[in-house]
Amino acid sequence: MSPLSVVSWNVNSVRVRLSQVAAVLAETQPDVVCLQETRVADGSFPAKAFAEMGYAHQALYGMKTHNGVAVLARRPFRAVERYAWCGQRDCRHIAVRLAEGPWLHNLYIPAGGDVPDPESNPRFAHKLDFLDALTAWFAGAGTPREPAILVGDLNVAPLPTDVWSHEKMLKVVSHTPPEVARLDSLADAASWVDAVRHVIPPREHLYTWWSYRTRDWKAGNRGRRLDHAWVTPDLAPAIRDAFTRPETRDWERPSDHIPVGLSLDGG
DNA sequence: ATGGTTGAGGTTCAA
Repeated sequence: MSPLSVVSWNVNSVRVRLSQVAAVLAETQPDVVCLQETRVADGSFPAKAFAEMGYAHQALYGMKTHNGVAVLARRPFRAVERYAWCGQRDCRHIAVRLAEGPWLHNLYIPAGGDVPDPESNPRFAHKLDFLDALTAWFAGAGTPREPAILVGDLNVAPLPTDVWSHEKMLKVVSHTPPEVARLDSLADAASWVDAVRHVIPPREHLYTWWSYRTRDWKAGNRGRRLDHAWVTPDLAPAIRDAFTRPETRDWERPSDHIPVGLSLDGG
């Protein structure tokens, strides 16, 4: 496999954030970029702008208004697959197989609404169902597809150091025990390795999202690590670097998420 | 204390 670098970012509208994505790509120069919450139908995706930045190979799975994922690459794909879990074509999961490279899954897991109760909140129920469906697939048909990378906005902060206060967040959607248990099961289903925590030790607090509903996001630093980059065990020895780009949260009209990057050695 | 902000699209909803 040749060396590979990936940047993943929930941009919360690719059209609003286009110049910011361009700036991140110019700085980080990844081979592949995975976007979530593009919020645009494929016909309106700014394909030409990304092609001019060097990302001529594009796998889109978008819809009007909500959700939407995209994979943009400097080199061709051998295969592209779009998934519709829980019977919904809601544009949350696309996978590509890179030429001379691994499978790459780009995911936008449902946020789950505000109330962490599947009985009263259908959005939370859907989030749990989505995680269960994905886990079942990776435990079955998905397993032999190694090597593989999984990135995206998983909307779960699994570790105590992935949130600003473990105690205060236990009843807040994104850090509740049933969600964390399901994310752990998803990871176990293909023995996924948390590549970011492989590089940045779990004892260190690390966040990739800060709410818009705070005047000064840095003042309280009430962040959560919702965005992830995982690899199958065969790729773990190749992990060279993982990083985030918190400075983007300070830009004018920012996304509420920041980019997550991963680079792998060739071998 | 049940607020607060953002984006898309349409006069509200999801995040």
